Amino acid sequence: MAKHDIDLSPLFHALADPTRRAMLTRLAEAPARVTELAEPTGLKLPTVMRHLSVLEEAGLIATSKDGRVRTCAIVPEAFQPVRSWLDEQRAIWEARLDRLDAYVMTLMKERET
Amino acid sequence: MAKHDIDLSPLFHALADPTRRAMLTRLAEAPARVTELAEPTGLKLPTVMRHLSVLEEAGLIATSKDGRVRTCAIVPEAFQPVRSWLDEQRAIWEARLDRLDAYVMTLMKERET
DNA sequence: ATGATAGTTAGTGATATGGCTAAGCATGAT
DNA sequence: ATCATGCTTAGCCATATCACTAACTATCAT
Repeated sequence: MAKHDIDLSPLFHALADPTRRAMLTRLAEAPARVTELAEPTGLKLPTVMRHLSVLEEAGLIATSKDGRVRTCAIVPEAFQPVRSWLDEQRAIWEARLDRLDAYVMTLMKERET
Repeated sequence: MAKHDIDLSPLFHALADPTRRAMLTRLAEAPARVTELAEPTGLKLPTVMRHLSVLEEAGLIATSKDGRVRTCAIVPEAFQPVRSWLDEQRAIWEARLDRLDAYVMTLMKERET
């Protein structure tokens, strides 16, 4: 449980909901206002707001209010910690596979002699 | 909400817990038995079992029982859908940035004339 | 066959999540 | 000034999550 791990949970949690992922995909296309994001979901506004707060608290989106309209935008960099974690995991088990490979090679060489 | 999206939720959910991520990291190093995985967590066995089922149901680990010992192993391919989804998101907003770039270029050219 | 070991099952409780309605509060338009 | 628009807050409910204890089962060792 490394230090950078701390904020990984809210990130993954935010991504664990299909509605929120759909919102992110929509926002990847272009920024949008709350009502606009609510429409395709069929959910009521308060529910949508909740999802948006989860996304915002995870840092995946940023919002700002102009008049009575709140505009939401994706924060692409926010995905990086997730990518990094995945890469780290891969690095670990790839290193392990390499060790295994090396071991097999040793066995084969021993057999040769 | 595409078709392949269906199993992304359990995946992300499984990854949203620090204990489970720690277990995955441990398993990335090498397979391990249940007790071995429980130890560093300080959690009771039933709790650990729960976490393991979540991981297994998400397809992130595979387990098998030999005698009274259950051995858990990571399933590296299981991470792929997550990576793919992240890549898709990135592709979408990068395409958008490109369009924006192109637009800015148009503006600049118009100014030249 | 006794007992220790390694999981497993069942059941409890506190808290979090995801949905809702109802009511409130600022704009923006007329 | 009035009314519609676009959130926002508060509060409710069902279900899910994460932790626990207690009791059970199935090996393995002696």
